[in-house]
Amino acid sequence: MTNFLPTLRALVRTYQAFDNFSERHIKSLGLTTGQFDVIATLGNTQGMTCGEIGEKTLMVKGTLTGVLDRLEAKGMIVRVENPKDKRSTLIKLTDVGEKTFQNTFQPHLEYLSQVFDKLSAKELQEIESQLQKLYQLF
Amino acid sequence: MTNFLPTLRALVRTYQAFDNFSERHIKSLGLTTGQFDVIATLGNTQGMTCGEIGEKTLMVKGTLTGVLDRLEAKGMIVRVENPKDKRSTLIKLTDVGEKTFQNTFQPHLEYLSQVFDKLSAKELQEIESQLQKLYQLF
DNA sequence: TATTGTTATACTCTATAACTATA
DNA sequence: TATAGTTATAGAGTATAACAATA
Repeated sequence: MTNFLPTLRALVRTYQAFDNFSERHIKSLGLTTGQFDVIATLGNTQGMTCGEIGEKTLMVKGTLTGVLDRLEAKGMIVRVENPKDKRSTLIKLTDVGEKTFQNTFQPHLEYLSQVFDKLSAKELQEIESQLQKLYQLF
Repeated sequence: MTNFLPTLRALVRTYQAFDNFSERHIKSLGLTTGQFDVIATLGNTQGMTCGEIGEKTLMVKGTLTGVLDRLEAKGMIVRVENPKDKRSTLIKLTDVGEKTFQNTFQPHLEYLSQVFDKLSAKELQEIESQLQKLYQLF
């Protein structure tokens, strides 16, 4: 058993530092992580079914229903009947939701870029390729 | 703004893959992540105050009280008065808790090593150093 | 006055399973 | 029979603030 603990700790604490940094900003925008993920997923699309959103955001359907309820209560999404399959529902951003997307997604990327822009394209590429190597093991 | 999204996605999905893999095992051992973290933190120590545990596990004190309550209910920890400071409490593993530590910590490392052992020491070192680079930015 | 840990409150996510309405 | 989404339930972490005991 090689000593993988330092690598493991580096992964965990790097992710946590990122998550912390990212979440603080998202909350300041008035959204939870789950809500932001849904808004970001729906942005620039014509709408999606719950199943599709669940796949992208890795939320199970029970959780997603709750997140969608809260977004609907805020007037950011609507549920409309899916003409192709009456069992399913299409989720779309409302104008308010669209505005929220514009006001959060791009600013959030810019917020994150404060950090990532300290690295060169080459460095980013190296980090990515090392992470890929690790990812592929799981 | 350089395109850091691929690097970001690699970080997030690698961590999620790890977390998923790790948590599945911890749950199969009958613990939540928070409970396991506390047990792992207390293992091989003479006990710690809540404050110290909170620092190591990154839990806020309100959360920690709940986690400790559940571990106490399982008979895995005890709260004893701290002779050095009567405001604070020392948390210690009971025999049951010690046994749980033995039965989970090492096995969990071995479970994780299934994955990490596919990499050479040099590869692990490279991944770690790239993660460090990223970590330092936050 | 400041700190330690508990309590209380309210929210969100998770997991699971049962349920409905369609397919 | 199978699938899409909702509902119900129970559990756990999060954040915040108020509080008692002690420093």
